[in-house]
Amino acid sequence: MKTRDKILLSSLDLFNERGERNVTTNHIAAHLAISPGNLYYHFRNKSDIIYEIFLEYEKLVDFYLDIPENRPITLDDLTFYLESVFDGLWSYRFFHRDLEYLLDSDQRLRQDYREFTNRCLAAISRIFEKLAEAGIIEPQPEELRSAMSLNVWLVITNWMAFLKTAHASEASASLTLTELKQGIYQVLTLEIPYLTADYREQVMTLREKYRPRLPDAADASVSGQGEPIWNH
Amino acid sequence: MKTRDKILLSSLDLFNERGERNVTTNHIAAHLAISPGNLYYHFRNKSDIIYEIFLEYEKLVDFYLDIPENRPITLDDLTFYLESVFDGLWSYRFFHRDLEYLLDSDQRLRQDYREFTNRCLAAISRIFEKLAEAGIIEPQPEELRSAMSLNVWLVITNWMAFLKTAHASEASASLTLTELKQGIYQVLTLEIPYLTADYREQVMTLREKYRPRLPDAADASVSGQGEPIWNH
DNA sequence: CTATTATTAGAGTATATACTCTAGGTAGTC
DNA sequence: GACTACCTAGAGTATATACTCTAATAATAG
Repeated sequence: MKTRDKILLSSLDLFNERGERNVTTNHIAAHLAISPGNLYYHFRNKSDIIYEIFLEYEKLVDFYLDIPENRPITLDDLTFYLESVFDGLWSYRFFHRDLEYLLDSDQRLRQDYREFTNRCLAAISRIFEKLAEAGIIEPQPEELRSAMSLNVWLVITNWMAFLKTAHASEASASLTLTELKQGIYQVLTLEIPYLTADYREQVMTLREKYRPRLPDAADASVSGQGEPIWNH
Repeated sequence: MKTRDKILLSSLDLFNERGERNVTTNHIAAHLAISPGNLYYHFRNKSDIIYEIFLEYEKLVDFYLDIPENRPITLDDLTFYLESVFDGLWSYRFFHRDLEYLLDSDQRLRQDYREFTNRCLAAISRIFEKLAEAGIIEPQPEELRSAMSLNVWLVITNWMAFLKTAHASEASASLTLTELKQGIYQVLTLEIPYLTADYREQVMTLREKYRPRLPDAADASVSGQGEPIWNH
């Protein structure tokens, strides 16, 4: 693999594991056993590395959220969208963690992210529209659909942060993809009241699959609070 | 005012304005025109300053979210809760921005914040319960109420971050308390489907008050995307 | 007034961080 | 073999950051 690509991969790994703030360019070089000079031959600065990683992330999510317009949407589609989005979120989880700082440090990124957000919101809104067309949820006026889409976006993009803060220890190793996907449970919670009678049972069954399990004993014992209120 | 209190106040101001990451202890001292030695006489380290600020924040929100148990809840109560919580969020807005890093740097804070979150979630859930008792929303099973409360929490605590990322420039001055309170619109959106016929109109009117205004021209023109999708 | 305690200034330090610079190697091409 | 474009090492640097240390000054108590 090209050095340049190795830098991007290692950076992503380190950022995800330790947080962008705790990973320096020297760390990245050391981790790859290359010299700092080498790293800076391939990237002008740290921001450039982050920006390129964002472009990958953006590409991935745009790919996932490409809504087929030639056929009705199905529940399987919905499951796929949710699973995929959370997969993406997991793979690039460092990004939302330090988002504000990153956007403040790079105007390109701010601009691109803003447009990215708008595309995602449009996609979510379109999914709601097609779910209504398919008779899975009741149709809603444009205004409500927009506000709902925004709430879905807020829940999705911040579920990870919530999980991390709800954990008793900082060990990010303790956070799993499975836990992350409990966010799907939360998203489907938003849709419950709008489900049609025809599909209510099916969606509720789907949702049940992502229901949070009780935390393991180690976690609960550290907290001193017993099981967390939300995990019920 | 005591130097110690001045340090806490200035720190909060600077953190809110520039982000904790961009504010050093030397900055704080310089801003107060005191020596670094003086600052470190009053606080062992930066974490201690942040921790004390958190305790204030916690106290404020706990005060706001004290649910009176001797009388039914009213729509005015709900308005007060929402307004207050967003006021608190505004006054300590630096906190949620760098939350993950802060919790990783201070175990006390992690533990306290975890318990704080659980108290807030319990309060939100209790508010839902009392809203149902008062006939404002339909009663919901415990399980759904928990999941809804968590969604409300996610929307509330991350509305600010969303606004900041949705803005075209990093100037935090451009973010106002009024905009922040559009978060109330989003929270009320979550409750719409559960409103009783008796109160639906009233709550919808309340919600309308917080509806986002169109962004000013300067903002829209920078984006190059026209008005944002969510702002409709 | 004196002794003690609380507060402050300000110079200083160890460490980290993002990034640079020079010199040298390597791979492909004619 | 020589030219060229690409790649790499590694020492080095300017700046920042959290924090320390000493000595001096104010406040307070007896």
